[in-house]
Amino acid sequence: MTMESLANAELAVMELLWETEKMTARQIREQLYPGQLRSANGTVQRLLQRLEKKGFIEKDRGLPVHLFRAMISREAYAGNQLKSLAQRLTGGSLAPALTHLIDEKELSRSEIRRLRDILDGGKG
Amino acid sequence: MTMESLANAELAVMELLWETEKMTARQIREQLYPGQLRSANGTVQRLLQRLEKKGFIEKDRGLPVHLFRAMISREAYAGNQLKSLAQRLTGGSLAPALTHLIDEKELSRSEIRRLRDILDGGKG
DNA sequence: GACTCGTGCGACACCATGTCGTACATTGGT
DNA sequence: ACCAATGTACGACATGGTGTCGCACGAGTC
Repeated sequence: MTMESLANAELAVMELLWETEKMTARQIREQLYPGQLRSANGTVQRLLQRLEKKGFIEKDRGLPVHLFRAMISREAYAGNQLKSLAQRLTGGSLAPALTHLIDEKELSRSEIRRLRDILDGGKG
Repeated sequence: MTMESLANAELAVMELLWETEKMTARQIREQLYPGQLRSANGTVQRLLQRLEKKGFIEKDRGLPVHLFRAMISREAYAGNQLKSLAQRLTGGSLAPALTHLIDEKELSRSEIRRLRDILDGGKG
């Protein structure tokens, strides 16, 4: 039920895969560790391996050089984390936290409007 | 700007302080580790010490037996975590995650209504 | 066959966390 | 004044996640 979380370096990899759909380990390495070839190679492979074990990415082994793609969208991950947070802190509801943010004026007017539009649209 | 996070055992302590305002280390120990006296004592002191260093609680040293109280409300912490999450994952806005949750019907009708009421109220 | 590139993974250092033990201070009872 | 009990402060440790690196192996190319 509970999804794993993404560590910083892992998130960096996911960011790339959320942008590019399918990437080789090499492309990822070039983005995250430009310059270094030697060491960064193992690092990226390790990260990809852990991400696959956590279920966040999938590896296409069809070709000798593997292709990676995200198994979960950024929005789905963010939504899941949001729910986890609410679960952990405020009985499963986002209401208390949201109320606080509004009372303390920590949400911009545009953000409030945006959220309201979403809620008005979602469901009748 | 960025607030520290609460580990599990630390959160358990905060839960108590969010319920009771002022507590001694002993009261906290009795709640979290009923039975054990010996070892749990040091554990609780350590947790309290770390929470104080992180700025989550305050210690009243007026009396020989110290009194602890939360420096931040549950709602404020939850709100902060919410914002951190949005910052980290979706450019600072909660909209993408919220949209996803609604599209996937992961929010109950009552929760949606509740959130909408909050947003309609908090308005300028 | 030697070189290059990629994969797979063992190994490591680092840090947060949860736990325990203990030294020391303070208090209350007699 | 002394002792037992209680509390504080903190060193120490095991554990687990994370980020990193190196190396062995396999497949392809010249």
